[in-house]
Amino acid sequence: MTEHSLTSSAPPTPPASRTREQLVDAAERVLRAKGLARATTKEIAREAGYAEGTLYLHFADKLDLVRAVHERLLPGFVEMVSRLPERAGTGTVEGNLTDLARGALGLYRDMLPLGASLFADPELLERFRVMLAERRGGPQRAWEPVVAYLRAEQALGRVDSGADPAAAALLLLGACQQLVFVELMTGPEVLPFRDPPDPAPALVATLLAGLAPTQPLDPTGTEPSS
Amino acid sequence: MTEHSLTSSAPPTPPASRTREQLVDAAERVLRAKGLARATTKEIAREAGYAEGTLYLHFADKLDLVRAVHERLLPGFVEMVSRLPERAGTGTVEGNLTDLARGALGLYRDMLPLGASLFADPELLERFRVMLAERRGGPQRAWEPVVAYLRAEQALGRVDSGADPAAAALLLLGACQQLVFVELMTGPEVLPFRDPPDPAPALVATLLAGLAPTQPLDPTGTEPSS
Amino acid sequence: MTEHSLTSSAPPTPPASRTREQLVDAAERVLRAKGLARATTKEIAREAGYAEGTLYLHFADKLDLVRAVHERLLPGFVEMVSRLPERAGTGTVEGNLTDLARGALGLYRDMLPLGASLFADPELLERFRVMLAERRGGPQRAWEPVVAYLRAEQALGRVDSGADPAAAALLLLGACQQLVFVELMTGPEVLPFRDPPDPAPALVATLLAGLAPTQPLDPTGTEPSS
Amino acid sequence: MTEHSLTSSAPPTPPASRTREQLVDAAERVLRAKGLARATTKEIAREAGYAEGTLYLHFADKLDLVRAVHERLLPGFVEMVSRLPERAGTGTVEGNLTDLARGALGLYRDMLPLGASLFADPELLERFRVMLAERRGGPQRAWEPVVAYLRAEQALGRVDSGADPAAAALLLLGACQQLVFVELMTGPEVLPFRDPPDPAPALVATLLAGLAPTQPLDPTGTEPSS
DNA sequence: GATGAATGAGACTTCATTCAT
DNA sequence: GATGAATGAAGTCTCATTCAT
Repeated sequence: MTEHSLTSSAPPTPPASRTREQLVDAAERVLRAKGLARATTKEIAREAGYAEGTLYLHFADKLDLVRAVHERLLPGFVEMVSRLPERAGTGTVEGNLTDLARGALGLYRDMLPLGASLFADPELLERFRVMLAERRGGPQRAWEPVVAYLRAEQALGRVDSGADPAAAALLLLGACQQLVFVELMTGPEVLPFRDPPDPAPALVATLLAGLAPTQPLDPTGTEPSS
Repeated sequence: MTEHSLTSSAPPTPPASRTREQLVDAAERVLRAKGLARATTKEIAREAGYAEGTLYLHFADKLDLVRAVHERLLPGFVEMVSRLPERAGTGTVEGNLTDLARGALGLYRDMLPLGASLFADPELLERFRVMLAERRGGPQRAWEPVVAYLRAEQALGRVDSGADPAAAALLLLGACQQLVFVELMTGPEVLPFRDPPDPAPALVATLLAGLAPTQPLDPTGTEPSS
Repeated sequence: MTEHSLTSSAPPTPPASRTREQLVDAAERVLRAKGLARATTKEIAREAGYAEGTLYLHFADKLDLVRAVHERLLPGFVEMVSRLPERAGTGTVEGNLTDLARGALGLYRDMLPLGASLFADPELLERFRVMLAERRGGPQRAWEPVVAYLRAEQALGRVDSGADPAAAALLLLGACQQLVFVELMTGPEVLPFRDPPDPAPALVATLLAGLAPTQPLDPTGTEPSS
Repeated sequence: MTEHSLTSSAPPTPPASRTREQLVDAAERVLRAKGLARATTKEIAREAGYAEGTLYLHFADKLDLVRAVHERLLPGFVEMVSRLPERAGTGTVEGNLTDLARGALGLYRDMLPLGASLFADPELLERFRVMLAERRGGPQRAWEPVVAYLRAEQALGRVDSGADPAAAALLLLGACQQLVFVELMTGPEVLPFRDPPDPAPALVATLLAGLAPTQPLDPTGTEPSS
């Protein structure tokens, strides 16, 4: 009973202790700074202010610690978009989605390096998958508030009732993720989407308007339906 | 006559030898199988059928070999979409973009694990960046043929002249990449977009129609559902 | 009481631990037995009774360990001659210098193989130089007690007041070092100075008498032969 | 008959070829530049302008090549002092010995790094010894001309007839060698004997005059002979 | 719980040497 | 004689993990 619960919702599996949290904190800092391949237990322990052996009192092994870092990242990831549905009917759809896109860009810039690192180690990725399955978490949860928001706007008539909210969410968040992915790979100076420096409005405008011509000027090569 | 030409297009920087190619082949296989973190020079050399030391006759170090693997991936990556522009005016826009999306999904399934691994090692990522800068390559090149295609369709009137081709390319390819990213992270059984199992049509339809209510016409060569 | 003091004089720079000392001991043994070129970290660790990795807890790298071996040699080197000055005025000058020469011969036989090895690796030699500069040590320190002794004898009138003590020290110690150098290179059986087997008296006698003809007196505390 | 003989006296054992000489040249350059520990066959071959394999057509192994370098050094080493005896009776003894000392200093500066390196590898040293035994060469040969010179001067009455020429030679050459040894180890800036920058005159003067007092002013502790 | 010295397997890398051309 | 790609043993060094204190 000494280590009761630091947060309102007690995490079920690992007995969250102060030391444990400090180690996860330190691990996250080192992972961000050095990358998965160059993060050593020695440096993580030093960064946390503990001896190397202490790490193994709280985690089964290094991968368990790395997994814990990613586990802790999940809530923050989803939370960012979780307040979106309640904005349905307020402001403009375009404004709300632009805010979403901007938030997503920031989120991906922050998380993608850590998340992508998982692919370097299949065993780590597998452990991560197991954890996701148990937690019913995972990056796909970020789509859900967006879908909910779009459904609400459809009910309000501000989004076309024939639109596919899931596809739309994937288009918008996917664009943000890819932009960050490429930006991180090449450096921002190589990218298009630099004037304007904020790509969010163009993405949202394009998603809202669609590509289909609004003027039936030249429907060549296509057969009119009726 | 002695130094005629082993391949049609002379490889620019490294004097591509048979051994070198075999080592890169082997490295790619091992990287796919074991992941960057668990791929060892010993196993790569064995997989290639050479002694470990041979590896260092052809590559400065392990990272140089890994970089060479990624270098060789780039052309295939861009080539996939490079024949898209010439399809402008043929078939339907929807069909062409759906083919693109399907191809992109396959491509990302194939490349994302390798590409994402780069984030595990900042030094490797930096070397990769340098190589991209020299080659003027990089994943952003995949957007270009899509943009070119959309511009051509705009000229033909099959895509709205007010649309932003760059944003559209990013939305569609980004959606494909994110879908694969999540799929690889969580396993396909957790995903939405499983019925229908092919997410491409929904993405394309949504991109074409847009989210804004009351679309005036549908000149995209598709039949309105109602 | 825990950290009392393992030795009378606290070692300055590295926190001399028991393990560290054992490793330096073992390294010195292996260096003497195998030579710098054939001394491996594996064998040194085994000789010390530790795992190979342990070596790197105490030394930055192999050269650092080798440097530590040489560092530890320095005090013994200088100490040998350091008690010479207090013998000024006692015994005979010739006897004192002969004792010095005999001691130097033994010292060089012991140290020259290790010391000369430094020249095989410029990087090691450079590190050794840095250490010498910090310690204000080095082989030239061996001259100082000899010079001090000769000065004292000059003051006592037992050595010519016009003589150059520094030159004399260099002549005598240099002769001893070169004799050992050649002896180690060729094996003792090739050398002159084998009858008598002790070269010290001849060197000292020659140094005292000088080469110039018609020595006026012989106040060296030795009895003229005739 | 093509490769007749580049020097008047054909070296008996190894069939001196142009390539062989070039390899030995290159090896010497690399040994001087990198040291024994860091001289590789690859670099030596490249320096000589040959392929690595060529080296093994001319030498049994790397040590054989290194030994050949040292073998070729020997004549030059002895030659330096070999013309000394014929100077007996010319100039002054002091001048002749000063010239000798200056020459020896230069010689040791040039050769000591290479010669001392031999101690790093006992096997190499042993091969060198075998070679010396066959050639009746070795550094001790440098004493011989000096001894011969001093004997000649003794006959001429310019050197005391009671002096020991062998001891004198060792004193003078040993001083020069040790000075260089220390200079190379510590860097010249740490040394005494820097003003005057030429230590030869002081060494020679001291050797000629001896340390024994010429004025029987204060023969304390010594018994006057007569 | 915390420590940190010790471990030892195994990683990357070097390099003297060989041999088919 | 010359080549240089290939070898593979051996080297140095790293680092996740353990355990006696």
